[in-house]
Amino acid sequence: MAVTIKDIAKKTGKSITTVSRALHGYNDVSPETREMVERVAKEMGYTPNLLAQRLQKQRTDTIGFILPTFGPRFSDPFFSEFLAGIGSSATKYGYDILVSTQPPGEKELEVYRKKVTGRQVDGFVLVRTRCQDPRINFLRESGVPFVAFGRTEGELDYPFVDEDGADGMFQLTKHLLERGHRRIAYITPPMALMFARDRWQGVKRALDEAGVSLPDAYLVTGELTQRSGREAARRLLSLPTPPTAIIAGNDLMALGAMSAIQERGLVVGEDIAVAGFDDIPMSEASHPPLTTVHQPIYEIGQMLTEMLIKIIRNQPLESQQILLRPQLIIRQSCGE
Amino acid sequence: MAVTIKDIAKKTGKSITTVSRALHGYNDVSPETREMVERVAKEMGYTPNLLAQRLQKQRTDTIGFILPTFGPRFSDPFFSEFLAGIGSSATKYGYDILVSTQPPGEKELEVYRKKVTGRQVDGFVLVRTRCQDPRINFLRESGVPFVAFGRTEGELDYPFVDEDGADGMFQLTKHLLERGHRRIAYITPPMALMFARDRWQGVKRALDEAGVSLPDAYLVTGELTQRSGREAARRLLSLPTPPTAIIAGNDLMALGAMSAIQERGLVVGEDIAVAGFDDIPMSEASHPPLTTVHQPIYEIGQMLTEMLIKIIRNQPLESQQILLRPQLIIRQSCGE
DNA sequence: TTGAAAGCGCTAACAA
DNA sequence: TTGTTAGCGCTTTCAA
Repeated sequence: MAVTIKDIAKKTGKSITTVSRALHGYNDVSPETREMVERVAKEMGYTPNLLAQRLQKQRTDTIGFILPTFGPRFSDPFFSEFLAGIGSSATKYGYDILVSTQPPGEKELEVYRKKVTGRQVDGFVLVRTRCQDPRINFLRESGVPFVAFGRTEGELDYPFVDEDGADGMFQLTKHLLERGHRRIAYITPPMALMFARDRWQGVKRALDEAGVSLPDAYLVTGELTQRSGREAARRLLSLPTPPTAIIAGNDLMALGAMSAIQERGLVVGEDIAVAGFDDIPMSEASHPPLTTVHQPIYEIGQMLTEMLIKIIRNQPLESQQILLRPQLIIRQSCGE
Repeated sequence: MAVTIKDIAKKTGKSITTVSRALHGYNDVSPETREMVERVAKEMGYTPNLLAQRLQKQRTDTIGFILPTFGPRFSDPFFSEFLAGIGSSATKYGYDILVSTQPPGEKELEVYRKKVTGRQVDGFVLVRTRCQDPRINFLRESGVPFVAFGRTEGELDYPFVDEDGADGMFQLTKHLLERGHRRIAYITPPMALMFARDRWQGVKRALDEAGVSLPDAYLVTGELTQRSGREAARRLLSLPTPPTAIIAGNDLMALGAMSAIQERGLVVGEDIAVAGFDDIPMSEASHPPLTTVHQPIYEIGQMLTEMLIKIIRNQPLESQQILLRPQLIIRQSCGE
């Protein structure tokens, strides 16, 4: 079936060793031999058996990426874009991506462990870091190369890329305050997620500095989906004193909040302001377009992958921790 | 570093073979030996080297999935859900997923070829089939197991799952006709995609049967994104005689169309009807909620993966071609 | 410049 | 019930 180096050796009358060397451009092969080997290899349609190569070389040229799926309707535009970013850099450097799906929980670490000890991957890209993230502790202790999108609580002695969510939310909240809002509500992602806590800090700081308080009822939790954003907003709108502005911890929830507002016959941007975080493509096309904080997902995927590959290859890293400055995107959902 | 079967052999004083057999539950190992081997393996934290196992067994237990990325801002909720579906079944049967990103074009087949001859995958899941799809011809000829989400033109002698887009669009269009619409426009995905042609057939047939014509200007092409849907709708709305209803070939474009309508100050569902196809979660949360055709992406991912695994394992397939009956989801975007 | 041989970690046919 | 041996396809050391 598949052509092996042995077949080429037989055909050319050379040894397996010589063929291998010729194919890899070693310079201790005569030009004629090399030319012949290369020609025959091409003729026979030879492609190296990567499994064998990797077993021998003791590396896999593969990056692991484990999708934290939260259920069947796992429809988050974030991930396809992020994956596209990883893919672009991985391809560039000749790496493959091994994807698994595994919800956070008991069996999660086991999946990571198996991929490593089973020699399936050289390292991991982590996403959705939690404040206390067992994955990071585990990988750090095992000495497996990894990079994370997002930070954790405690010591930050590992490579990551993150956007400064606190700063982003600070800017955003300030923007709302400047527009005169005082009754500002916040729909937060689950606080176990580090970026949730981070963004909340930003909201909080801006409010504190302005001397504006946020009543308990104005802080609600959503599950990052549009549906949960809508439900959260419904609760907020049903309050005796509803907010005049709603900030959501991500765009998907903000869009959900917008629909909750609209189903009440209110006008987003006039009767009530809405803002999000992420700047997913949808946010530009929503009605009204959503004021949000930009996050370059694709580029972050690329950066992380390049960092990881450098770590795997023991190449020096210019900076092993990158904190991106967020950019506020003002559209119409908080008024003209 | 990593514990091998050899280490266990040394420790237990048994041969490598015996260890291997004990670990795999062969019944020609004495209970005491087995017990001891298992205990030691556990103590030492043994995990089999999958690379070696696979090289030996001549299969990879890995499914290939190549994302047809169309650019950096590749943010399609379809793919994360589909991937979650593949992942769920793959995990269930002990398979891994190898993901690459590769835009359609020249180098595409080469990527598929390399994964196969490089012994990296046992088979592929294809998505976004084109009318003339070189991938299918290639895989069919090479005898590589594969399954496709979607069909192609010409002979359908390969395993696929698809939803009957023609029927779905027929139902949807009829729904609009029944509501009295006669000026119906259609935003189609690029016609090179098979599902685009399929859906268009459905629209066409419903219109023909009703004796309603669709002027050339009412048929515009979008790129499946929200942005392109918005642009397409803008063009439609600028026509001397704009349509009273706009059908989009997918939900993302329909949502884009809604925002184009709203930016003109028109009310979707009253002034103009909009409908889509896919029933992505967002469609339920849009304002107004979008009338569309449901497509069970997650389940389709699961079905395809299970089919593929059966093919790989030479197990019989109940049905190797599955055409799902679409379900019309009536919401408010076409009126109350 | 070339080839023989060992070995990556594992499985399995065969022999004992 | 156990061990010896060969081999999956490849790279690389060593010797010629």
